[in-house]
Amino acid sequence: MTNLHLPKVYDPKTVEKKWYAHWLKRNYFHASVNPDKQPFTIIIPPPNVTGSLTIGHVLNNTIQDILIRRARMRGMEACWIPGTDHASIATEVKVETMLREMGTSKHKIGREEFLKHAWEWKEKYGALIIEQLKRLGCSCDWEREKFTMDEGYYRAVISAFVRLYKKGLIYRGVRLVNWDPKTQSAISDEEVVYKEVKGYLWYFRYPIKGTDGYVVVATTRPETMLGDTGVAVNPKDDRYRHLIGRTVILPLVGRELPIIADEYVDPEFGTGCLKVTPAHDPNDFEMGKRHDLEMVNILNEDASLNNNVPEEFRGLDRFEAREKVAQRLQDLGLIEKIEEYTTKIGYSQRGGVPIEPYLSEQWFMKMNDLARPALEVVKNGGIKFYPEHWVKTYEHWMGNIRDWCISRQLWWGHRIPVWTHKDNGEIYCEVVPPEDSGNWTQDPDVLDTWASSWLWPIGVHHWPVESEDLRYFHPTNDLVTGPDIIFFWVARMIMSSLEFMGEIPFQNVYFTGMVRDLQGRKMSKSLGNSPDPLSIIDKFGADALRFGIMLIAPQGQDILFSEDRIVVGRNFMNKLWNASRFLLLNGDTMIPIPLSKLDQEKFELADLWILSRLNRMIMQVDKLFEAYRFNGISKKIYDFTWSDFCDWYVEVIKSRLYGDDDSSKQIAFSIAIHVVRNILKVLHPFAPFITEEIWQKFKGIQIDREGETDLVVSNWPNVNDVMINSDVESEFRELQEVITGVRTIRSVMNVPPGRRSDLLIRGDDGEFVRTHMKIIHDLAKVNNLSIGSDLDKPPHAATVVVGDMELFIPLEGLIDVNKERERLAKEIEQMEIRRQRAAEKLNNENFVSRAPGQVVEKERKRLLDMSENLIKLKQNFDVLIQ
RNA sequence: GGGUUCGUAGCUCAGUUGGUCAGAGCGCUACGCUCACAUCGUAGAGGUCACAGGUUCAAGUCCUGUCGAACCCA
Repeated sequence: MTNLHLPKVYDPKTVEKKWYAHWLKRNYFHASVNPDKQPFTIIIPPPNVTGSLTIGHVLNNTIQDILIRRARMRGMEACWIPGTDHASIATEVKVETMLREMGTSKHKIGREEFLKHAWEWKEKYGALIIEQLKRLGCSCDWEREKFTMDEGYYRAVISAFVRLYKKGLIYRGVRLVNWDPKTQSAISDEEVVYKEVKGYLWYFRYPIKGTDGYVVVATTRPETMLGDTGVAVNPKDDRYRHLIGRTVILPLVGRELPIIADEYVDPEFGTGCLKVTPAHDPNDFEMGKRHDLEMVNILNEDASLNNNVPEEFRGLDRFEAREKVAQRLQDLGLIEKIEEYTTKIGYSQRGGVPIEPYLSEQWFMKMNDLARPALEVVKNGGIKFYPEHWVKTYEHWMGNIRDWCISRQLWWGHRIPVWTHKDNGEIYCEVVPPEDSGNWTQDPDVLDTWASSWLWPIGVHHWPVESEDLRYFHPTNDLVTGPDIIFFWVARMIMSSLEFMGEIPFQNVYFTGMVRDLQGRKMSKSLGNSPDPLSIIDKFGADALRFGIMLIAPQGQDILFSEDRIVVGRNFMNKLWNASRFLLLNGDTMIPIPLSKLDQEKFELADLWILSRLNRMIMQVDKLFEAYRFNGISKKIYDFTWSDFCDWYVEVIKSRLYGDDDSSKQIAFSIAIHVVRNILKVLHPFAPFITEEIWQKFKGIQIDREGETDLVVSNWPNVNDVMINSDVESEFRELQEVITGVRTIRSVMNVPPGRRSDLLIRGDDGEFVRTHMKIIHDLAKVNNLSIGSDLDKPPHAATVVVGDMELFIPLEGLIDVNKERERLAKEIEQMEIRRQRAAEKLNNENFVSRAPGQVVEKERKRLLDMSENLIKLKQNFDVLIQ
């Protein structure tokens, strides 16, 4: 039966391809409405069509796949809906760049032609990341793949707009918005990223009308002075109180500016005297409204200066204008001083240039009414966040929410469904365009990307079309995403599902950490510290990457990623592979028997122990799943497999497998297979490929009907409570300590590995030792083993104390008395400290009287054990001195 | 300025309701190709749990403050 034998080293390449194709062929990932089953749904955070797979995606999608695969194994109708996002502004920037390289531009080719290019782009790059997700092993329902500009989805977005417009929650207005001069579009507050920039604080003198005096104002942006329409001071500021109501003459422009009093002004900042530019600063805008100041817009859409400034500045870029204004004021002797100054500047997330607060007419969504229930549902636990602390961030944002600017001066996206009548200016807002479309002009703008993706949980089912799918799969169960889009996306989805469905969109939100490099820097293309997941998959395998990243991703914190750290994952896969390989080598001569059909009377301690450990592990894994502690789960599986199973159980049963007791052999082998199969099950969501491969190999030595199914659709293991046995575990622990004790002595004393040593055990529990003599003999490399309650310690022997037992290892001619003395002394010292601490506790009247009886009892037992242990150690130490 | 998170072995992190909680992996040291695995095995060294107070019979664990790091919002 050589076909059962596995190669010595696991080779992921062919295996991964094979099983993914098989799963797809069997249609395992497809879900459909099934009233007999409980649905379990996840919607993928749709990657941008501009993107390719990043480590962040690996983390995020691995977690989703883990959740969905486990749900599938637990018998739920598991549906993971994939898709991509049109990413309006990001894609438009990319396509524009492409056009520029082609020697043209979007304005040259026009809207229609531009959109053709954009769609081509989408077709080309949108498919890429989907393929990459498949390489990672994601078990999405590919039949349900969606795109945010698919016809049905587009309609959902437009329908939402129309409904909110009719409800009065969407309005048009002239406001100061964040203007991105690069893309020449408005963006939302959330799309502005603040960076610290070194600059200057300029102090300008503004002459006071009718006097020789002047006031000094400080600014970081000299060019904005051309749009000043006032000067403000704090009404409580004694230095300036007499100036309130006076007028200054704006240099270079000649405009007369009133000096106003406003609480907003911080007397401590600069001179305490503030120039007010209502059309180019949000705070000044508010102040301007309060005091009815003129709004002078000095910028064109590309942030060059417009005709509202003196001629010499017109057409200048904002930064050129800054230089020139400063220079001219310098010439006029109107600069008091210039200080170096570090300030935070808002940049456009996509355009990458400093944004301008800019007056323009845009569409806004009123957020207060939408936010209220969305805040409530998280506060009262209707939706749970993991880690929980994100609730606070969410609450803070929701509590201070401002209206959302949803219009973008872009072409790629969902065009705003509002038409204006050419003759009478009538407004028409419907999903269907007006019949006499020739008489109407449609708003040229498109919607913010997030004003489409906020509908994702219902849009994928083409809401508002009523469908069984929508009813069955919404609300979804878990959402897995990064905390960086908690406002952009998570919060808004909650609002939209509540608004349109009257339901929450998901029950649990798991926020991953951010992936960083070993120095803690963000992954970025410009830094070149962003590894390509596909090359890692090529090198180590998808399972190794998935499992490895889950292992190193701490709960609720950022992930310091490096390729080296994935090696652990690969090594683990190899370990599992080889343990399985070892068992399959024995499959030549044996057929495993299901646990229930084995004669449990004949189970040995090790058998009971590994079954106890196995069930305990599964129980803990289930518990950790409830808390979304993925690194804890992977660690549990890792430790159990490597330490308990491979290091101990497999080693222990080797002698039985090679021995002549057929019954014992059969039991050990069957249990080992049972354990591995359960490891494969709990590991499958983390490492789907290798587990399926090994599972399939075991079909050759099939033990029950369940073995006939593919692992991906097998059932998640149930915990068998009865098998969890603490007594068995502590007994086995004692055995481990005996073995480790002997090994330590041999190692410390440099006993050559080939040479067996004798072992004498003094203690009352001869039965225990005799029962496990064979194991001790094999694992501790012991030759002759003697047991007795009144054994004499041999003259040249090292000592270990385990429980009630004293172990003597005669090392005639080998023992280094000094070394052993040193070792024992240290042992004694440490034990003494611990004993001391326990004794002190128990001497404390308060401890004995106030601590729970159980705790006190436990401490007493500890003290007793340690004291006895200590006596033995000391005796042996004394003997050694002679 | 407001908020959140974090500071445990050289590195990365566990340590969930206070009571063997001082741990794991990597790295390091020594020995070893023992018939699954050198992507391995066996053993070992390493920490006043950032600092200072407090609560408690008992504190990495709870509270306060200090210092340091990161992120979010203004």
